Amino acid sequence: MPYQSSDRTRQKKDTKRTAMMQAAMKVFAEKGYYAATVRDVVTAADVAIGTFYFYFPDKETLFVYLYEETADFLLQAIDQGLRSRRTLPQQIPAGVQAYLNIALFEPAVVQLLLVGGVGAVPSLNAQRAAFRERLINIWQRPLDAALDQGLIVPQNTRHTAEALAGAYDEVMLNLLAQPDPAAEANAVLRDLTDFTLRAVVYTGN
Amino acid sequence: MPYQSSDRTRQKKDTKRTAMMQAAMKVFAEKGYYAATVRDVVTAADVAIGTFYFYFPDKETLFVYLYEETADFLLQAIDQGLRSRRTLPQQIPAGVQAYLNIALFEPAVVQLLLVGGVGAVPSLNAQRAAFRERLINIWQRPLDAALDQGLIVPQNTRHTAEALAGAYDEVMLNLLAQPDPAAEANAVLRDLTDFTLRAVVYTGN
Amino acid sequence: MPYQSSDRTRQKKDTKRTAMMQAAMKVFAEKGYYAATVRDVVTAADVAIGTFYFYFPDKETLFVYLYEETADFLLQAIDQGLRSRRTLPQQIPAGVQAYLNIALFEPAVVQLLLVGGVGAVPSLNAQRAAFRERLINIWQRPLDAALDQGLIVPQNTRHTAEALAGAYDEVMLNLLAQPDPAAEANAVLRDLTDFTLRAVVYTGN
Amino acid sequence: MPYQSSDRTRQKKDTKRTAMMQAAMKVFAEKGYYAATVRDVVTAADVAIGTFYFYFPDKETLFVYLYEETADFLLQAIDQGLRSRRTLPQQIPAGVQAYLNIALFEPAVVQLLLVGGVGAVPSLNAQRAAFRERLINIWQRPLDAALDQGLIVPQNTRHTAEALAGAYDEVMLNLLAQPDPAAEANAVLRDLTDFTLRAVVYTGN
DNA sequence: CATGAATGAGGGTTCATTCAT
DNA sequence: AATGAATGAACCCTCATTCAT
Repeated sequence: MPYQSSDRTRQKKDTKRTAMMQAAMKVFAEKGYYAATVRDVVTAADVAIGTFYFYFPDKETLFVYLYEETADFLLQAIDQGLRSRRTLPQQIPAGVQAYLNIALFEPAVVQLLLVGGVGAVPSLNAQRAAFRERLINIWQRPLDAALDQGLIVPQNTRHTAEALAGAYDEVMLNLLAQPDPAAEANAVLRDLTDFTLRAVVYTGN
Repeated sequence: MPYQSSDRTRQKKDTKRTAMMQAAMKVFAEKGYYAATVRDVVTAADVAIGTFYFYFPDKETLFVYLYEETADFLLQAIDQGLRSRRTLPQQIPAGVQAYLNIALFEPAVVQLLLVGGVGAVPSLNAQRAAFRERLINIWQRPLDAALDQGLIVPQNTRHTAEALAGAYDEVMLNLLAQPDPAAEANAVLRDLTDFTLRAVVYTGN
Repeated sequence: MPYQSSDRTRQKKDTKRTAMMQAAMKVFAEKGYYAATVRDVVTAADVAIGTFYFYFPDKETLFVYLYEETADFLLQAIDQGLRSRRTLPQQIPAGVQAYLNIALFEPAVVQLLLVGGVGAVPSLNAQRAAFRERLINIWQRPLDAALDQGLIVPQNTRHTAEALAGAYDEVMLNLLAQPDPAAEANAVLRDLTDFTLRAVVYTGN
Repeated sequence: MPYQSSDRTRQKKDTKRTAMMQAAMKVFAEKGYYAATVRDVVTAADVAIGTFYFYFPDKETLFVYLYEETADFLLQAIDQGLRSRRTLPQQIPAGVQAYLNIALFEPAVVQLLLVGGVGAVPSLNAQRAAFRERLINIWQRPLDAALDQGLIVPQNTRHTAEALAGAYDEVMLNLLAQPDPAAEANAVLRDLTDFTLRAVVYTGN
């Protein structure tokens, strides 16, 4: 039969595609959308420039896709953390821990989402807004639940969620700027949890 | 506008310089550093492109300078707000109000600082880091004072300040995304104040 | 289609080769040499791109070969038409009819030769010149014969042949631009024949 | 006053613009739209590549504009030739002479129109079709006039005009392919005139 | 001081061609 | 024979920057 049966070939193709996306991820996270060139990406992936265009239609599409995928990844991780617990005092640290884990082990994810793609392509701005919105909604859900049960003080949970989302992001960014982020992760986890529970005034047990 | 009120640039004869900086401010805030071209700036300022290079050495330097000045402006406004009051329950709303005023009346300032210049020029990254640091410090100072007086619960005020800085930024950005930001300013002021005071657990009077 | 009827290419097993030449014919006629890509050709022929380079050394060679073969096809058809009759008043309509038939049933042939490959590849320019020369010669031969027999007015038959060749081409192109070329074919045949016989001033019976 | 008064500057700019268009004309005529690169043009004009884009929006626009302008030039010259005389036997040589003059002294004009821009950009195809149509119409007008006066044999003047337009083009192209076109211009003029008058069968005295 | 014509490095993208499978 | 992933030269175009006027 001519050529490899599509199975192994497909697999190899996917491997390379993934490798290129990781390279692109890294480059975009480091330099941001504009400063990163396609040539940077292919150099990092150690392929020719034509290869890039064999796998992706263009720079913008790849970036948007990468951003979307990355956002999904982060959002899902946090959401799962939150959903794995039942009460706010447990949910908050679980969610923050999930966020922390990604910040520590996949810092590019956080960098890409928070600083990599700003002030850029229109199609990205929408993407970015959608990410912020989803992030806020994720943090808001447990608040609403707690509020329903009268476990936290009456408040505009939307505003609270916005504030928390911004708070966590900023702290993560500061953590990543530290020489040894991992060393301070526990302190951050504790402080953010306390901060949050105080801010919403959890009145349970 | 920040640079207008700056002594350095207010000398008459610098009309063109001022016009270009105002234009640059607007353009950079709208499009971000990369998408904004020098031609955009001079067109908006209604001068020739050569004039730009008479007043500024290059695009990057202008941006960094603009960023710095804008940061000073915002930081000083918030700082003044905070210093105009003596107790935390009064300081917080004063600081937030100052921030809010700028967000409402000079949205470009906020946009430039928070989203306009990210992801690139090395010299800017340092600038940006410095701005974040100063912002955090400004919010931290009253916290430390209150902590010293035993008016708030023991806490890592650095982390709290980071969280608050991020929280305020995010809420401001969300406010600016509203159709009529001014209409919601009061609610934001109240919610952010309450959020903050709860978060630090102010135990005074 | 020209290459189908060619002995050289009719061997069985060359199905793919034939398919690619047909596809190339169509694509080149539609888009011209430059705008047509090798990928267009292989896509139309439903083969892989590597297959193209198994059968043809490169794009240019294929085009030149196609052009040559197509030219042979058209030239031979017209020539046969002309040779099938003995007197000019019969030869002209026979030749024009042959040309017309091709224009109607294989418009790609005409398009390829007249507009498909102009303005470039050096090797093609020579090819194209050769085609024009042969076309002119074909139209000139019956004129020379008639002149020898004193059946037409004394004239520079070379110039007349050039003029006729150009005249026929232009009329064919205009015909193909019509919504229903076939409907007007008879009128064209009659008008071109009359035009020609008047132009050479046939003085026979 | 700052900078030159726009007068001389404008003039110089126009000069350069014209020089670049001539260079472009030459390059496009020689290589055709696709094979000609913007770099070819700027090299021929001895300017930097950025200069090209200072004067023209892009390659395609320049080409279309050049084609249009060139078509106008040729068409007008022929039309004026035809209109400068009253009777067909004088009009035809006048029109052909005008065409001949351009072919001899501005061969690039003829090459650009007849072979330079084929099989190309969609926007050009329309342009080209318009040119052919206008050319045919120009040749048709005197025929219609003569027909009205019964000076030529009844005929479909549209077809005749198409044929003549094609005939002249082909003869011009062949003339330009000669080593010394000017030497044969008179013969061409005479032969084309005779050819035409015979073809329409002019029956005036 | 001011102008804007001129420059050219560099970016995104295309596409003919090669070659391991 | 046949495939299609991989290559990279070359294209069009943008834009920060310079400099003669």
